[in-house]
Amino acid sequence: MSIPLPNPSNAPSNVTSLVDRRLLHETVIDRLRDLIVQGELAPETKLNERVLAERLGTSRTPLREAIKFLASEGLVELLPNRGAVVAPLKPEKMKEVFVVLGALEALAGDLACRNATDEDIAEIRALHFHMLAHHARGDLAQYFKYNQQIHSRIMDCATNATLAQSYRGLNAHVKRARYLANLSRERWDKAVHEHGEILDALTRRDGARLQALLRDHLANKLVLVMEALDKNKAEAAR
Amino acid sequence: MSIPLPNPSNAPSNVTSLVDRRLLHETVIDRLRDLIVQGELAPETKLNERVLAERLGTSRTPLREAIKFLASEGLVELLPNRGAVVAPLKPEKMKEVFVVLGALEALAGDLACRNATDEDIAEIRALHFHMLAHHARGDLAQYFKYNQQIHSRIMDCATNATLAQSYRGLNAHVKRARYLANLSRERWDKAVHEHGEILDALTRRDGARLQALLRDHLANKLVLVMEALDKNKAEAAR
DNA sequence: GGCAACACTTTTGTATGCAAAAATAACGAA
DNA sequence: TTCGTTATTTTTGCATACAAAAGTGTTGCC
Repeated sequence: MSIPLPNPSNAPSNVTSLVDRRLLHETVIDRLRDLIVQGELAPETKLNERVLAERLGTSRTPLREAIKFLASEGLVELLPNRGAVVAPLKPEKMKEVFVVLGALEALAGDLACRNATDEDIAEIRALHFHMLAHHARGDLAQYFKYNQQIHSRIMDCATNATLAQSYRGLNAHVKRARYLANLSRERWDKAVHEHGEILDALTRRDGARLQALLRDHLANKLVLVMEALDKNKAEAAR
Repeated sequence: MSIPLPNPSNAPSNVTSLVDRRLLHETVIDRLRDLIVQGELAPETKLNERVLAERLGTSRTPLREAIKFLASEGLVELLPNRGAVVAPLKPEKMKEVFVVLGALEALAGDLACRNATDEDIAEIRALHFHMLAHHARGDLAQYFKYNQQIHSRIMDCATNATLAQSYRGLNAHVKRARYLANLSRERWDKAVHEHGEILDALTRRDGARLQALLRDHLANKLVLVMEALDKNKAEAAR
């Protein structure tokens, strides 16, 4: 079955999609968010509408809608009559985000201890071991991936979509700092050890303990990010 | 459903601005958010772009941008190819929001106990007595106003803008349910009593206690909202 | 050189136009 | 009637056009 592409004539030479059921501005939202979170659009980059629209293969209208959406998420900042920029990565802001994220993860942990099924926990344990494997191998990228998945799963086990959405929004900020964090082996080992304790607490369904662990885990991560930001700043000044 | 509007003609008749530094789509965001939070645009109302744009005295473009922004806040829902509706007030969603709000307010309370100045607390005490006055007089609207202000102030004392923003976003949902909550005198008295305890804990800077109180306070409010929603639903079914 | 005033370019903000999708109305058959 | 089918209208989604603002460069003056 062939679906007629909506862009027969005036498509600006893009390779949009084969079966495009999605709305353009929604794909633009996701694409733009990725560019920002992955760091391809660095903090404080000015978002030139004409250039970006061309790069994403659309017109300015859906792009602007996407920018407004992401502005509400806090990933971009709107400058009246001067467009928009990728939200800066200020240390002060990072601290704030981590504090809130800590409360949200702690809540998720507590809820997860009550609501998770044994199968849920088994799956998280499986992810944990995958993560250990990549840690042993020294594969940081894969480690991060499974690390994120574990935290996401705990969040899912809380079965609170509102909580999950708030978490994702704030977590997007933090993810942007990830690529510049240069994890020492020592710190890395420590983080992995903490994950072991987290898994234990979840298995025992010890909500209070899990809350405390997740908060500490995040606090340690904040330290890493702050160091990285400082180093980054120092290099920029140099 | 006709709402009085200063600009019934579609001509952009410049009543808009004395000194109009603000951007149109930003005013539209605020205006639309108000309409939704105040309940003038009821939950699940379809947002017809042409009609709404005319009503707000603009074209569809800034309106659509505003809708995207509010969609990210969760106040409107986007239906692909079918526009947008005011986010429904589902009991399930309400429960979720209250749980997250509880965690955020608890965090704010804890931080406020550490960061508030004595003057901050004195101001909150003043607001508290204003609130008592309106309670004594039975003026629900003014009571609500000061109630909100107190909670806002506590949030401000936490001095965490990220936390405050997350709070405001979720609180907007709750505010929508406010107008249908029919507070019995008994419940009302109870809420006021809780506020007294909240003020006490803050004054003593007892963070742990304040956290617990705020959580309970919200839990009680949830009960009210749920009853109101049920009653509302029952009436709708009738 | 510095720098203010002006013209010119670029970019943003908003309105409008147009095609695809959805909603609705009109019609006819079981 | 009550469906299902098809024509018509409405509405949405995207592109584009145009005006206002911001940005840039140039000139002339000190």
